[in-house]
Amino acid sequence: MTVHMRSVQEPTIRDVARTAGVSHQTVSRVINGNERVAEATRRRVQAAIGELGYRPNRAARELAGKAVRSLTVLTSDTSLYGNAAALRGIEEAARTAGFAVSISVLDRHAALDAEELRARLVRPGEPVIVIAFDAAGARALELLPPDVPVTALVERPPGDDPDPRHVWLDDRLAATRATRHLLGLGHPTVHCLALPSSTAHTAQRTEGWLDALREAGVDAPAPVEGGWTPRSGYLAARGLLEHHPDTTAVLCGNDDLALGMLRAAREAGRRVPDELSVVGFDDTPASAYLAPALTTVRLDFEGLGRTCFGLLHRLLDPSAPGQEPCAEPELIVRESSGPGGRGNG
Amino acid sequence: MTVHMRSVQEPTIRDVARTAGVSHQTVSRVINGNERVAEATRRRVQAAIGELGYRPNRAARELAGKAVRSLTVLTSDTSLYGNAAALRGIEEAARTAGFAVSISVLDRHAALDAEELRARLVRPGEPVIVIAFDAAGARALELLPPDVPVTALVERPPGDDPDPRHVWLDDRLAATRATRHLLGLGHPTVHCLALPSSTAHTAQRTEGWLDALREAGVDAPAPVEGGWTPRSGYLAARGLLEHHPDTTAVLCGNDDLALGMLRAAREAGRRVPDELSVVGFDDTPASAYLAPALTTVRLDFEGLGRTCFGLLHRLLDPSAPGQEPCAEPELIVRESSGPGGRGNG
DNA sequence: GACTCTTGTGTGAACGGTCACATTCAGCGC
DNA sequence: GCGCTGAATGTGACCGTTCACACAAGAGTC
Repeated sequence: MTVHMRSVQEPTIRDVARTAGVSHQTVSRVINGNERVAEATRRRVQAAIGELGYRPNRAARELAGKAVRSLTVLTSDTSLYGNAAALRGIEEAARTAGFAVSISVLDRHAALDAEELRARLVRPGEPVIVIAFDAAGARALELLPPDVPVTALVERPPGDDPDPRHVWLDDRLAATRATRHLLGLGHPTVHCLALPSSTAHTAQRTEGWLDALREAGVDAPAPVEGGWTPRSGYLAARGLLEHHPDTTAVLCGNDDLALGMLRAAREAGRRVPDELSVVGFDDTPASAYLAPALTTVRLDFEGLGRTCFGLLHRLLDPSAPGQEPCAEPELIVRESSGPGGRGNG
Repeated sequence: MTVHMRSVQEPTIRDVARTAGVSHQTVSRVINGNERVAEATRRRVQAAIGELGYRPNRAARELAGKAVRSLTVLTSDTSLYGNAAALRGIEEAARTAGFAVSISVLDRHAALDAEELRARLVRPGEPVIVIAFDAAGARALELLPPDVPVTALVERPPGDDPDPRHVWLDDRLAATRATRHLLGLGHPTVHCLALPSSTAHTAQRTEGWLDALREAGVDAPAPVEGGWTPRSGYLAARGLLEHHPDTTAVLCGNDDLALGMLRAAREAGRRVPDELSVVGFDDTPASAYLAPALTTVRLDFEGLGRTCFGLLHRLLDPSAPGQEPCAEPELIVRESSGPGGRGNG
């Protein structure tokens, strides 16, 4: 019975070279793809690599100055659907391209400063993807030193001077469509249970809602601000129903807020969709099974994550392949929205 | 001709040494803590570090053989609540201890082989934490070479020969308690909508359910196997209700399955909890807001993640501090469970 | 045949830390 | 004075890779 002593000592490039009867540099050339190496030599080297089970040492490679294939994802809470789905998309695309993915979670409640970001969250020289759907992510993006290669998933496109390193979904248009859907069902107006904005500006989904109301010539009620969780949606929704008992339709910033809204409606004795229509955002895997099943906007977070990785990849290496575009937002009409308004009063 | 310019040339240990007027080795001693360095020297060095903004180079440190503070988490889908919460716990504890966290996502559908694991998912020498609640994780754990430092969050404790590198929540007891709760409400028996097991054995939650039925002297109906998502729960639940129209109580493997169960019940015209009691597992943030609010078992995945990191930390460095234990599973009774059984017929 | 050019391959010096060991210097007993 | 001790610091090799460059052999040109 032979024991694998190699577990202690991984084979090095020189071990491979010795086995193949070439110099270490020739092995390096084979590993790093197609420099000018004779076909026969290449095959011999590859055989030696296979035989020894050689894997290049990351640290040595990095130290020697080779652009190293790794990246760090900065995100707040990974248990939020959008963040988790985007992370999945990034991870998948990155691993396919041979990148290792590190993750640093931003505390949504603690104030982040540049020192902490530099010292603890981002490694020297490491490229970064920021999931900046919320304020914590947007702030991290702001604080990142200009020399760090970074791309980001953002909530809103920067207005006048679009940053080519940012990607986003057309939340605004999606919200407009969802609002039009509700207005089209006959609701005199649509209320809004909004996500916190990632910036000082109004959230994109809220903007899109306003667009639709303006377009229809309807006065916009004040949006009610929620958080990110069902709980925050529930609390905000109670306030909304109390102060505006005449509400017949609500556009919610995400499906979790919508869930809280549904519960608040039930407790207030408002039947959905007969007396109150509720529309969410994201199309989480749960949405179709809620009571009632949620009308919502399906967003391709996973595709956005892939796209964002592709952008970073091309930033680091302009010859990297392009990315397929991600899917358009799509309104999924289910049970939680229905006819309303004057005819129903 | 082209000059390879580092975007920003980071200061090295020798730059610091020059600034402080000492040797590079003395700087190294200061960085690595408690060797014998004169107080005055130490202060001078630290001032130089601060002044230059020096950060040790990870790659160089690793290459030189220093145990490096990083780990890789292997997990399947991060958008599942348990996985995401555990990941959060691991990340938090790890970052507090100065570890960088990488993540590799296992494809639940593709068969994993040892070669892929070695080549693409785990870096040489890198310690690993496996979130092995499902079969993909359990398989990865099995395939990991014995020399890799690894700890794991597992679904079931290994029976006779407990592996000290594994941590788990007492799912079995939790399931027993949840089942007792239902039996105590007067249900003649309790059905089970089970998660897929992570191993060839029966899932722990299913075992715990069986324990309670056995203890009560009740015949156990065949458990119905679901997947992990609301959709799979819904499909399985339809089958269950069709074949066992007399069902009055169902213990579901997680809250997402329970959500699917609730919908299937509604579609079948079975009122919850009046005609059918449903209990879930996990206490996701959504559970309290479902219609009806879900009776479920709260599990401390985040704490388990922290504990598991602590275990790995002590595996690498026996002097690392111990970890606080994680919270006990706790039954949260809400609206989806209620009196049932003979009296209700 | 001496000269380029091209192609394939080898050589040795980085990279930025840590390690093992060498050195210096003060305090001590005799 | 002498050696001995131990604390504080310095010296140089080494980790595994890539890079820049040198070199060897064959092909094409004059």
